[in-house]
Amino acid sequence: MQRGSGSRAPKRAGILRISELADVSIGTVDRALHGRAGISETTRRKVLRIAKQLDYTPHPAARALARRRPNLRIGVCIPEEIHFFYDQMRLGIFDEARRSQSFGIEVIYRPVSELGKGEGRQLRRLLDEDVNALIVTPGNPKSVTPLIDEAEGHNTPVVCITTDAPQSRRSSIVCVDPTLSGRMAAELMARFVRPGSKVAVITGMLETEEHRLKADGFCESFHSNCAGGSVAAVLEGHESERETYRKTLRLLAEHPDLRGIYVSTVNCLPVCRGLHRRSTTVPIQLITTDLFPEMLPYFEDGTIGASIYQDPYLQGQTAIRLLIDALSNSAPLPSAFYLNPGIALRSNLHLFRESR
Amino acid sequence: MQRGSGSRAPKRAGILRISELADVSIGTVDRALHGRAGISETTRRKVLRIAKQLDYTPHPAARALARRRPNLRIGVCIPEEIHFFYDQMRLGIFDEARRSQSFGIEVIYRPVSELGKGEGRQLRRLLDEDVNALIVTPGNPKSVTPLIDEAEGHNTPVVCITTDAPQSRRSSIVCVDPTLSGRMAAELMARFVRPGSKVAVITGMLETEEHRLKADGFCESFHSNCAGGSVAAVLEGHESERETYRKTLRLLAEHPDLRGIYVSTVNCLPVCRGLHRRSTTVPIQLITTDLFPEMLPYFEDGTIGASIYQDPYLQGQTAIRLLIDALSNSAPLPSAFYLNPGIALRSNLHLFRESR
DNA sequence: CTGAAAGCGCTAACAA
DNA sequence: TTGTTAGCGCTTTCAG
Repeated sequence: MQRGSGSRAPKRAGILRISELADVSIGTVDRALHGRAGISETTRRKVLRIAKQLDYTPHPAARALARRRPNLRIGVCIPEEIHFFYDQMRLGIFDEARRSQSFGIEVIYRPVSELGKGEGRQLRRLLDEDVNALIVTPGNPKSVTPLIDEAEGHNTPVVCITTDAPQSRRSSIVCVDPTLSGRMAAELMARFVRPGSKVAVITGMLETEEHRLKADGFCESFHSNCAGGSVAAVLEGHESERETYRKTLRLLAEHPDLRGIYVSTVNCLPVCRGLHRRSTTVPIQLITTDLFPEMLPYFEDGTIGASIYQDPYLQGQTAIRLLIDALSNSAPLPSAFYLNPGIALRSNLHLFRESR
Repeated sequence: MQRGSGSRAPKRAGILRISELADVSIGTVDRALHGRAGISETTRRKVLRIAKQLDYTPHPAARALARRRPNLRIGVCIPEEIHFFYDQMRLGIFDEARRSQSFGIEVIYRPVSELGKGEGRQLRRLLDEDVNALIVTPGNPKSVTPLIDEAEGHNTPVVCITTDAPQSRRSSIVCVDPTLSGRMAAELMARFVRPGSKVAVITGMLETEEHRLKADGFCESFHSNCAGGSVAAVLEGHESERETYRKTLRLLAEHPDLRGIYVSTVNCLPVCRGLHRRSTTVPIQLITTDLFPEMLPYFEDGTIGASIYQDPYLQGQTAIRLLIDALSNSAPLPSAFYLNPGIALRSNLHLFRESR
């Protein structure tokens, strides 16, 4: 690939070369290389040994051309709701897969309507359709764990995306570390408010591990970053707009000296509305999570100071890339890939996919 | 690629199909498709018309297999210094090229030792080596413009990376918008300091367009984001550590009420040292640019609050991807690709490549 | 100016 | 258990 001053790329050995050295036919080499039936253990071992000596790598273009069916079938099971998030993830997956289409990458898309809803059935279908790899957003980790383990048992790597099934044998996870999201929000918040400030967290439900980790990360980091600062409350909005709105108003009433709010879920609109109702005195710094079109006006008017962006597009793209690199270039699958979350501000808003 | 419930991908037309419909041989189709010599204008037009009707796309895997020489030779001319920045860029370029190696992508690397130094000679060599595309970091836009134009004249797309040659006919530019960098720094700064605060900018030389744009973006945005705020000074450090250190000390002495500094170049270490010498009273918020290992301790101790990260790795990766998509998938080359800069904070530092 | 044919490295069907 | 062979879609030579 790289060429210094006129040097040629070293020609790689192919199956022909192997067959010559092993003194067998290319058909036999193929059988050995792919663990197909109809070959003696002795010759198989000989062939594999020689292939290793030659550091043989199959030529993907040739494979793609010779095979009729796709080289690699990647099953994808992700939710459709919440649209603004999973639409981007799907796009990232499909965009990246399309680039490799001619190399025989196929994605089989079996979504669930929302997180965890009927994922068992969809995963079952994917397994029965004999995919070579799986990308999945576990909703109910306990119930999908056996399916994931079954796949891994058949040597079908599973990469979890955004959410995890930590008890399972999944090969990899692509996500934003929730604790980190919380910490980043806290670090920014600590710079946004004065020392000794009182702030609050609004989350979904602390029962959900992700939500708990974000809140914990925030609290711990806020205390150590903001001298004399305190977290006055950690409220659960249960993803309900009404409940969140009501609780926001109560929070503001009970803590007139509140200086900042971190919303760790996607449910920030009721909080924005609550803040607007307030007759302005000292500004309250608001840090949110993710990005969707309805948030834009609140960036424009300064209500939202920053948002921790989990980049679903990049998550999808990354998951596919890891799998392709692993399965066709035999790179190792990292057991976890933690993305660096983006920070959306008013000034860079226009560069996020969501605002186009 | 996507497969709904069992539907098959529609088999694309190949040159054989075209040759049948045009009633010529596949050799002739090939000549027409690639503008090769030895074909009458009449048949060429006929073939092209049919190819268009069939919405013909060449099969990249087949091309890669049939051609002996690489499908695509991408010439790369970027600096070696500043290492921490351009090493990452080179890595991004080579990593991405390696993934596409089997597509027949080859990169020919002809670096310059530092920005602008001997780039004319290196570009000349690349052009003479008959590359199909060029990635270049112009140092002296005026002097490279004729070379870029020459390349574009031969239908060899040129993508500028990080720096631009705006007067040239280059097809595309991949960079971080300098004005945006300045604005983001200003927006953060305005949240970090209190209303009415006095801040300063330390840059390289305002003669350089990039530096001027960053400073302008910062000043304009700071004024509109920080009520009553003012930019007390815009200092030129001329990339000299000593000069910058000296000027920092003077700045601090002359403006005891200074509350923030934005360093818009890579030369932040002398500023950090200057801040350290100061007997601490009110903290000064420091926002820097880019990231390299020597900065890490200053993040740890809170001297640097945030850094606007231009992601050289991603820039390199993006440039290669754009070219591959354009030349082998015949996607359009965007005339500009503005990356969203990252924001490095203490909490997310460990996720940047530079700190590994 | 055009057609025929030999590969590129690999898979898969068929023969032995 | 193994070898042989016909492609995959395209490029490239060599004859006409």
